[in-house]
Amino acid sequence: MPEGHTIHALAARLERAFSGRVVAASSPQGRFAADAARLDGHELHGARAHGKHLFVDIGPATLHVHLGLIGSFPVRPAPGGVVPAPLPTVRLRLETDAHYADLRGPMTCTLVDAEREREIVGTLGPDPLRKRQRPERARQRISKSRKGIGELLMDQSVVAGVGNVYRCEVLHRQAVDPLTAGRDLSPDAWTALWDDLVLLMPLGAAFSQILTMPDQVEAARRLRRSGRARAVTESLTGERLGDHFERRFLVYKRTGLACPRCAATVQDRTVAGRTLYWCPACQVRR
DNA sequence: TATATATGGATAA
DNA sequence: TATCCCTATATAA
Repeated sequence: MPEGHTIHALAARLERAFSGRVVAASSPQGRFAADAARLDGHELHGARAHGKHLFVDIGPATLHVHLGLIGSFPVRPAPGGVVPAPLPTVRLRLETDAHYADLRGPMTCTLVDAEREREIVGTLGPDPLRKRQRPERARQRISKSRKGIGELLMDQSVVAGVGNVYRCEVLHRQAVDPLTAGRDLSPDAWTALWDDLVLLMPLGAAFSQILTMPDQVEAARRLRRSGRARAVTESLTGERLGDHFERRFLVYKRTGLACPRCAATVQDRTVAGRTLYWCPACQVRR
């Protein structure tokens, strides 16, 4: 389930559970055993996300994780130090007497130095979930491209952290035709897309759920502003606690159903190797 | 039991 | 564009 919001929420959860603490590290699955041994028994200093990349400082090393399409890294409480035996697929388990976190199915899990981290971050476009970003840099890239905006939004060197759901949904929210060539997209349309991502993605991180339906976005914003939002956490068994919303989208996975704005039929088509969903009637060149 | 699919991305061709 | 990697889950057979 990982788009950028998932990774930013994960970094925050890792910090809350482990920052300033000595962690035990192991690799039940075995493929990360030698590196896990280097982390084992060291203090975790911090964690940060850049787009879909996660970096965790443990002792003298930095752990670099990319969850890919199917990875997960749940952080759970371990009251009294009681933790379940890891599934055999767990690449890396981090553990204290209060929490444990199991990394499964990552696309990338390696130790990196500061130089390599800078290299990786250097390949990424602006990230709507980070402060002091320069969306203008993305607009420059987009304005020179003949590729469609639906394809460009999936390019992490253009914008970092957007995945297939946010791409489909933000294009629908801003009524932009995904097939519009980057060079034909107006600066105003790009600004609207960026600003919407800056609104939506932090809500996704806060509620551990992609929220794009206008009523849900409004409700989530009110909850946050009121300060009464209950953070989403997982129990020992993985049960989801805290505020969450019914799973609903504007166009994502809604092929053949009515567009919620104009009632035309939602279409799909493969763009950038993934299934793009959009309304061919009300999403237009802007 | 087998197959398809998934909120990703690298690499081969 | 096709293939591969990584894992879990839903659906088909």
